[in-house]
Amino acid sequence: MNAQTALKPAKAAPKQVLDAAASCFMEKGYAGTSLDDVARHMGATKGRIYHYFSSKSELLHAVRKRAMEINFAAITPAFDSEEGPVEKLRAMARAHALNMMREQAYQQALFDRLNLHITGGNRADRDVWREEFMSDRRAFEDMFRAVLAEGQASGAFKIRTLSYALHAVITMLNSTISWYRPRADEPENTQAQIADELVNMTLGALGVNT
Amino acid sequence: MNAQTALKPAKAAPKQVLDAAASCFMEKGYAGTSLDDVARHMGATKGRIYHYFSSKSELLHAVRKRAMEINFAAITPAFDSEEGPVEKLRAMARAHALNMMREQAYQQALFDRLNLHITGGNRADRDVWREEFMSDRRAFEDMFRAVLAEGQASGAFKIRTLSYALHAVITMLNSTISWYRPRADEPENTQAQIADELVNMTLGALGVNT
Amino acid sequence: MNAQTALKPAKAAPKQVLDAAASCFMEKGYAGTSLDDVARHMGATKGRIYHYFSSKSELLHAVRKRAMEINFAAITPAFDSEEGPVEKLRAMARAHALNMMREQAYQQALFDRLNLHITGGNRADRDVWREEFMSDRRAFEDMFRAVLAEGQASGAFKIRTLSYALHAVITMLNSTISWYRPRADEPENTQAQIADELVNMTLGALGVNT
Amino acid sequence: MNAQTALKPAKAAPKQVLDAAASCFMEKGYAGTSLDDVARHMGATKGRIYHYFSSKSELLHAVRKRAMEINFAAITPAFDSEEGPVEKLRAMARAHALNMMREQAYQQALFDRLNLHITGGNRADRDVWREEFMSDRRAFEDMFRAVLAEGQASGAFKIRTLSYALHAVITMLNSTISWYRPRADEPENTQAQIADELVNMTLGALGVNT
DNA sequence: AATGAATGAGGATTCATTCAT
DNA sequence: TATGAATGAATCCTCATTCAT
Repeated sequence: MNAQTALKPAKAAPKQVLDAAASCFMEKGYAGTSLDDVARHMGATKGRIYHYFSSKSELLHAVRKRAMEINFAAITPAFDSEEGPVEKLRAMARAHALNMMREQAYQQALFDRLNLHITGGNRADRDVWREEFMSDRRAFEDMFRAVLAEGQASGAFKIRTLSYALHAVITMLNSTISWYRPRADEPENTQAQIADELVNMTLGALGVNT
Repeated sequence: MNAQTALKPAKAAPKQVLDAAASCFMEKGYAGTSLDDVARHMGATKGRIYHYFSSKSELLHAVRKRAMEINFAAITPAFDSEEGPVEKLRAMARAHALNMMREQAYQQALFDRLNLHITGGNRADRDVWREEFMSDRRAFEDMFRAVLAEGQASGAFKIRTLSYALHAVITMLNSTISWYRPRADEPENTQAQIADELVNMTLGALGVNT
Repeated sequence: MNAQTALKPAKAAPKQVLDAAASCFMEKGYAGTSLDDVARHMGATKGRIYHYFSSKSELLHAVRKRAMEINFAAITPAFDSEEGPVEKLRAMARAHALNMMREQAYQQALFDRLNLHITGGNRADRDVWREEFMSDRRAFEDMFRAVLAEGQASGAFKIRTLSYALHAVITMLNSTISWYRPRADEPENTQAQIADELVNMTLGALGVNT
Repeated sequence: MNAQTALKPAKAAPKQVLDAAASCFMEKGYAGTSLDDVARHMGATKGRIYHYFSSKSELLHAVRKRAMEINFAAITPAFDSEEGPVEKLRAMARAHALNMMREQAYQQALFDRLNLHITGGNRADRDVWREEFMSDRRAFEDMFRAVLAEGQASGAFKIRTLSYALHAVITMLNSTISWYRPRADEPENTQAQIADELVNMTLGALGVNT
């Protein structure tokens, strides 16, 4: 109908469902969200959801897939830059930290007891979803892992066990999920400031003095 | 924390229920766990649960309460020591990190979308529980906050915004919840080693070179 | 039966729908078949069905109507012949038995808990359909009844209670519906042989030695 | 509580559910019956059903199992007798024909598009159920098959293809399912008379003149 | 003539909770 | 102290049907 619809005709309706789902999952968790909740959030009925997604699990899967896409999109530019490991990590970390604060709904779905909730659909679907998800996550982590490894090799980072450091870095950057919520009345640069401090602490954890 | 708790850490039967519940909540999340699951885990029926806890929410509340007790017990000795902020934080952090790996079941319950699941019981109960839980958590965080503040004042820690640093520290120490699972065949000192590295990175994040 | 039916046995599109419906009803029963199933069977969507039939019930009704037409067409030539009751019954029975094996899809719809499934549409429609169906069936049975009565009168058949014999004869001839399924690799005359044996047993049941 | 319950304590409640289910399945078919229907039939709620049967399919399976038990019980005495094939078949046939009229509810479930409705439960359950059912049915048919074979060998029966004759015999004896319904005002010996005539026709179909 | 989107009613299933024992 | 039976509300999902195009 409108320009937006015209530009992404195939995506408008499903995206509306995805957004509503992500939002509800954030508020109440996956298991605590009923499809009626999601439908109500859109001002529609369950039928609309089932028209696009054949089960609650598939909906979760789609939300997670999109969340991963968002995450990759956020850090890829920095990852592709020509910087050295310290500056590259700083840029990636900053982008990721900001991304976590901006796209909370999708990110929460990504971290909501993820391993467990894939119960619907048939066994084959579940396995495919899980595999796809694990593989995406591994690919994402590998981007950080590569930079950490490069900095470890060059002596820029002080890292004892790479995988522990990787987990620590990512956990720290993700941490806002559990304690930060955007507020209408906060200063404009709040998110930037939080991101900067998290990034500095992250680098500090790797032995980089700033 | 109080005398009663310390002296009678819960009779056998209720503790069996709590353990079973914590274990199930860890595996499937609170919302994904049915009371039948918990009962089956004990080799009993739901009646046993209802004999000691009057609702599912209350059970969750009890599991969380016990988790908090465990957490306080873990860091209190270090907190009460006479060390300076750096060594005191190191000791507390190490104790907490180890605690997170040893008591996963109870800790997972503590972090499972905590704010949301308190739906049963009457309004008054809910408010009491939430208040009690928030207050416990604040008290726990305050122990870390005090040490951070002391180190910030003395110049031992480089901290810009105290609350951000506090969140970062605790998140990092909690992080094993999401990625570490004890394995029968791992070297005996695995948990100690992980704890040590996490503590070092934590101190590094606060500008302490090690 | 009437000229219209004989001359325009249904246009192509509606017949395609009917065939698909009959096939699905055979496979999964009426209640177990969704209109999506039928549509998928045609490689189309539900709209096509609704274009020709205004409800699922009406579709069933149409399938049954066509099944009855097929049945009448099968036995009418033999019925109209000048033979005596034994030979006439033999010819009708053989034709009907063969017909049941050849047109299984439509025949199954006819015998699928027929009385029950007429739920859609308005009351008037339902009553009309039921009445029409019962009347068709009675007319069909009456053709057999007439021959049995003639043979009973002439002493050619040993029949105690006519209606019981009628039910027995028709049930026996219909029986292949429950146990016979055409197979690609069966000898060409399999159906003919089954029909012959069923007919002989039917006549035997009426006291005709063959 | 009462004597009946005391005598069959483990069975009373489940049997009530089974009877209600059989009755509903007869009236509306399996797919057309909702568990609410069954519950209402008992003056209870669905919970009662699920307390004893874990799915609708399992309920159907249980009804069928019981129906087969009834069928075996009906013909076994005659089968175990010392009679020759003609008299043995006559006795078995009579018992089975009467059984079909007396236990319509359970028998209908047995013949209601049986192959199709096993959709619930997991694949393993389904396969077990189907296998168990097919095996029971085969065992039941084999009892008739043995008598037919004996009579065929001795020349007492004129049978061309044994399996066709077997199907015909059983179909004929089952036929009352489709056309007979007990009525309060029918003469007392109606069922006996129908059974006798069906048996005579069955024997006639096998070339035995009576 | 046909499609895709959307709805709403109904149906299978789960589960916290109550109760008699 | 604990159990088994039963309930009813909630939840996932299906499907006949309508409608705009």
